[in-house]
Amino acid sequence: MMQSPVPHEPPIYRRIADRLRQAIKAGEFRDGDRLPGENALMAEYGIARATARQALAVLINEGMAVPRRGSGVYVRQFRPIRRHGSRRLSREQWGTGRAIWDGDTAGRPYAVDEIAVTREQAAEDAARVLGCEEVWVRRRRYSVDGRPVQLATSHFPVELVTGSPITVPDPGPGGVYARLRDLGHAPVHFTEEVRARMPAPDEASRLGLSAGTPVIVVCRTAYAAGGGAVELNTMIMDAASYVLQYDFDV
Amino acid sequence: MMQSPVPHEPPIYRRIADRLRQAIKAGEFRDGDRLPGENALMAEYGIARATARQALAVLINEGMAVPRRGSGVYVRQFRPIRRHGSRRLSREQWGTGRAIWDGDTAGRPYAVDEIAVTREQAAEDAARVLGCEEVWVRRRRYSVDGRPVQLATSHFPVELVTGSPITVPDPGPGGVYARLRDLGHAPVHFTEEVRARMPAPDEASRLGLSAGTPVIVVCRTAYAAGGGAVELNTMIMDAASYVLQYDFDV
DNA sequence: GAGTGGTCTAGACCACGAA
DNA sequence: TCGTGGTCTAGACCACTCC
Repeated sequence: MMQSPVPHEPPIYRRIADRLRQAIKAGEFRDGDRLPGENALMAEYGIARATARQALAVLINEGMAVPRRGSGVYVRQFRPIRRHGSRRLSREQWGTGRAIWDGDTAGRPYAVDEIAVTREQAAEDAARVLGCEEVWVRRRRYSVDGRPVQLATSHFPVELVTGSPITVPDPGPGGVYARLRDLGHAPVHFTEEVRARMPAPDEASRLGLSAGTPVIVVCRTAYAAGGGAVELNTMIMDAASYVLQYDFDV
Repeated sequence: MMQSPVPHEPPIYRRIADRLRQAIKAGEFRDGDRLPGENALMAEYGIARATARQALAVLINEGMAVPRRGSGVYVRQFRPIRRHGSRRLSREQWGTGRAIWDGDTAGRPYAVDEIAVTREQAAEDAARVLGCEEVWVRRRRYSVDGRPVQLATSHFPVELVTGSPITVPDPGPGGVYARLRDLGHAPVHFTEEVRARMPAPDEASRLGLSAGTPVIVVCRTAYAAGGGAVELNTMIMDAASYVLQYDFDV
């Protein structure tokens, strides 16, 4: 029946959300703490269920809170991984049998699963960048501390890599870049495009993302000495789990 | 009264959202097209108002659709700006009287407003990076095609820049980097940290962001030849309006 | 003025988690 | 078992946009 009493003020659910957000920032609720639930808000403010839900939905969609069914709504916790752009792709890393990924996690244990290697018709953008009709595609998922954090999809021109270890699940020490070097197509230049957006439903489920979590999309192209593109790698990362770092001189 | 008929299927609102999403991807709705509204969904699926709203809220929170009050829900349009990381900060740009920003917009007109220059106590992180207690802070907002796309906040150590044009709204040709060079503290190295998250309410309103739009946060530190940090610049960008590009060699 | 999305109420049943 | 969040109905009034 009643609307917000004064027309030009924010609606009730906004004011409640603002209060909770402020309380979180002020430290009244710490990372992982349980927030007042729907019932608590209904009682405290004398509002309907849907309105209390709406207030909590604001924080959830902002990524500040995470709902846990049957338990409550909790303040979100962050533990970003630092991923070095320019530094991590230096030749020392993949030249000496280390996988690139090692450099990202700063010692934290990681896991790779959902590995799939297939030969496919190249999508339009991949065909344009790599300059070929058909590609080998390597898909996999990375997890840190038992939590999935990244989906990666690499494309390679068939003419370059067919018959090499790049076309099998485990490419051996040093990863695919070491194999490209073995084939005489060592990458010497990289371009990375960085975007951010909300995840598609399948991405959200594969990464275990709750509402209010964007993904960072990094699209990396690796070029060999001749100037040709030898790999196109699209990475979809849980934005709450990553900090990307790029260093460069003038 | 009725719930979703089969327990393990997705709820009604999800299925409707999925259908709409698929229709958008299939091209049945193009950028800027109007989607079926709440009333249309209620009639088509025989559902309550709140359920139709919930279905549309999914797409809105995914950033695929934008609600327009009194009008309808529309498919979102993207027009990203390409921002070059390593290339754009080359000395030619800011050494010759051009503002850095020119390189970003690829010829599209841009505007700067909400400029404020103040002297402040440094926040903890700024103090640590810049190694000083007090800082000059330059805040401003950038717009392209009449739409705000970026909020920027630069910090400078007081000892370095007090009395220079950096402490007034218009620092002159070449921008603050040209003035730092004039002062003998030309930046020679940059570090950029890139994150993504959902915007805080004030950021959303200053950037005019609708729900479902994340922001990209770039935190750039500029270092002079001696190795000291001379600027700390935090940029908050509408993620739907930007593609960041970084180039680097092995 | 008709139609749109925005907010709100007052109920209901469900699946799930913890005790 | 009980409280939690998840889904849904059937109404209501409002501000806004478009015609």
